[in-house]
Formats: sequence, structure tokens, C-alpha cells
Amino acid sequence: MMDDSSCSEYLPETHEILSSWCHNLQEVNCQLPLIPANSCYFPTWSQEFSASRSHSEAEKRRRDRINAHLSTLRKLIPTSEKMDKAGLLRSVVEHVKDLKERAKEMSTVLNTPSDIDEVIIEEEDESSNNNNILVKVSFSCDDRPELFSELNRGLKNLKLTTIEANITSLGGRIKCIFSLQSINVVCTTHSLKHSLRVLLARIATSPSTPNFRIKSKRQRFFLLAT
Amino acid sequence: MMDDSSCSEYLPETHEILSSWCHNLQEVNCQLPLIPANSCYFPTWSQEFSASRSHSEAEKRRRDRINAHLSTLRKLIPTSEKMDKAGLLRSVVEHVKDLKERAKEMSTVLNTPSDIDEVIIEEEDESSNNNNILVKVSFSCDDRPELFSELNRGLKNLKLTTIEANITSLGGRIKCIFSLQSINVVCTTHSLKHSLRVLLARIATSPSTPNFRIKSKRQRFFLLAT
DNA sequence: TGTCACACGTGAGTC
DNA sequence: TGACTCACGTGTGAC
Repeated sequence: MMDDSSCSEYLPETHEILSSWCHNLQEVNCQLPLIPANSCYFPTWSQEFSASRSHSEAEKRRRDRINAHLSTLRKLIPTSEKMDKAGLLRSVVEHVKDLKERAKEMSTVLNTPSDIDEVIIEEEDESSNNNNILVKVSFSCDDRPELFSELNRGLKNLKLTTIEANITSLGGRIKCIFSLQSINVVCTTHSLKHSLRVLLARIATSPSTPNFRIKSKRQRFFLLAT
Repeated sequence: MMDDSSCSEYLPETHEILSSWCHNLQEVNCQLPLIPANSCYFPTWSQEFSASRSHSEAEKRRRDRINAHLSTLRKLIPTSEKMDKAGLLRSVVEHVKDLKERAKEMSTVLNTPSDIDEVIIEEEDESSNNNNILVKVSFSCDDRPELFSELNRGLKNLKLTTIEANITSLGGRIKCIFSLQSINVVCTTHSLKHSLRVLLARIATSPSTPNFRIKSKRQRFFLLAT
């Protein structure tokens, strides 16, 4: 490498020759620094050189900063070894989207069981077409071990079959969404819904087992009827 | 821009002049393409030119790809407007770390199903004291409607009673933690654990019902055996 | 003014 | 051999 002090002056003559060359080389996409032909400012080689050097050094620092973060990301994203930069960023995008969605879902799940007891019963559309009555039930109440056996017993008494069940239990509260089908042909939709409402209201307000305690406020707790 | 067809041959003379210039310009960090002095291959200008052009175009495409992902990330990360690339990547790293930690915490709290199938069977301490074998099973696999009836049937066959069950289903995955008690007095702990492992491995790897589709990748889906 | 961040074209390396 | 990625030094516009 050239020492700064040994640099010669950047004379107009030198510039003219360079300019001419640059002109020729422009046509083949040469990246020679183009100095304006009418420029009257001629820095010394040492100035040019040190400016150029500091510029390239600054640019290197910038690149290093970016690449450092990229390699950090590479460690965070599994199976991103041996991926190129674009591929890495692509999977980072996917990961962030996925994690965001999951976080959002989690907060939805966390809020799921409502704090007030509720019983919502709605008749499914297709139930009017045949003898089978199909209802969808949303049901929130305090959770407790014996809840499911009570529920099962009650549904069996009403001759209801569980088609689908979505159950969330959190913080001592439980929310159940059931799709139920009646196999009792003599029962009307109205009376069935009434019986169901009574059943669920009884279960929801039934006192909890005295010695039953939820271990943690946030713990999932789910006991199947045995 | 020069038309390819009008390019002149890249003759040795031209190369010599260029080489000499390149030598001079090297000292000021010139990026002129350096052709080896002993090279005996002289491509035409048109070849040089089109190769250079396709190279620079490919490089531009690469940069565009990377930058497209970066701008996608910019949309995903709040308050990353008006940040430079390094800053953006820095906050992406933070975001990913944060979201990962939160997801991990959530799955710990909620007992979320892991992404890989697993069967963990451990014998409870008190089981050695009497004839009843008590085991705790942690079991993760893909969720599907018939899973529970298979599980129930299998456990019944092994003469196991469910003492406690903690079940979480999320995003098409299911995790079950069972406390099981054997009512088969002639069965040894070792053979029971083996049978259990075989049963769960079979259930975990059993193909899903062909027409069963999870509506959403992350949708909560929980079907009780009917 | 100088500093900063970005896009560019290029050399080198890999497959 | 081309097709590809990466690091580099440079030109340039913004503040």
C-alpha cells in the first residue's frame, strides 16, 4: 500500500488524461471516478486517497453491522444454516409472521373463558330439515373436577350425543362449545333447549367441591370423567 | 449505450494499454477489471460487455430480492419506519427473541403440544408400594377426530384406568398428560410400560382420516370421542 | 461543510 | 462452463 506522504499532486494534466480514459471506459460500464471536466478543484492524491479509504472503511463497518445482525438471526431461526441472505430473510419473515399469529392466538385463548357464567344455545340451520335436532352450545362457568361427569350425565339424560366439543380451561374458569345432536325423536326443539338451559344453569351454579383448589391461577386444568 | 454488434475486438494491443493503465490506477484503488498479464484469452468487447451486463443485472435482482424481504420485515415490525437497514435488523432480532420467549413461556404455562411427536412414560413413586401400577404419561402427536376413541380403546385393552387427564389441543397438535392406574394385577410394570409405548407410538403414527382437514393451521380443534 | 446510508458494478469464490 | 452469492470500493443524494 502507498504511503500518504509519498503521494504526488493531482495535476490538471493527470486529470485530463484520466478524464479522457474515463470517457472511453464509460461505454463499457467502467467505474472509474468521473471528475467533472470543468472542475477547478484538484485535491492532492493523499487527500483523495485518505478520503477514499475512510469512505470504504465506513462502508465496511456498515456492512459488518448488517451482517452481524444477519448472523444473529441465523442463530435464532432453525434450519437457516446454509441459506443465502435472501432465503434467511424469507424465513425470518415467515417466522415473525408465525410467531405474531401465535402470540395473537395465545392472547385470544387466554381471554377465552369469560368471567361471567353464560349459556348460549343456538339451533343449527340444517336441524330443521330432518327429525334430528342439532344445537350448538357455548357454556362458561367455574371449573371443577366433577363438572364433566355431571355434564355427561346430564347430556345422556337429555338423549344428546356430542358431535363436537371445544373445551378451554384456564384460571379456574372453563368454556365449552358443544355441537349436540338429539336422538330423542319425541322431543321438540323448544323443550330441548329449555331442558338444556336448565341443566347448564344447574351445573354452572353448583357449588364447587370444598377441598378442590386450583394449583395455579394460570394452570390448565382438565379432568375427564372417569 | 453501446450496441453489442458494434463492439470492436479485444485485441492484445488494447489489452496491453489497459493493463498498463490498470497498473497505474491500482495505486488509487481503481476497480478496473484486471486481466492477467500472461492471459492468452482475449474475449471480444461484446462478450465482455454482455457478460458484465448479465452479471450486474443478476446482482441487481439479488439486491432487490433481499430488499423486498427487508421492506416486508419493516411492515411487520412496528416503529421500524425511518430506520436504517442495520437498525431494522436489530429490532427484528429483538422482536424474534421476544416473541420466541413469549411463545416458550406460553407453551410452558398452557402445556402447548410440542411440534415433535413424543411419548414420555414415568412410573410414579408410590406405585412400588402396592399392587397397583401407577404411571404418568406425556404424549404429543397430530390431532385427529378418532384419536380419542383409539386412545380409550387402547387403554381399556391394557386394563388401565384414567385417574387424571390434562389435554391440550392447538394448531392440529395434541398433548395429553395422563395419570393411569393398572387394574391388571398379573402385569409387570416393565411390560405395561412397553405395551403403553407400543400403543401410543401406533396412535401417534397412525395416518389421519383422509377427509379430515384442519380448517386453519393454528385453529383450536378438539373432538371428543363420541 | 462532512457524515451517513444506500445502490451500483465488479472480482472472487462456489457448485 | 455459466449461474449464483458475497464482499468490496465507489458514486450519490440527504441532512
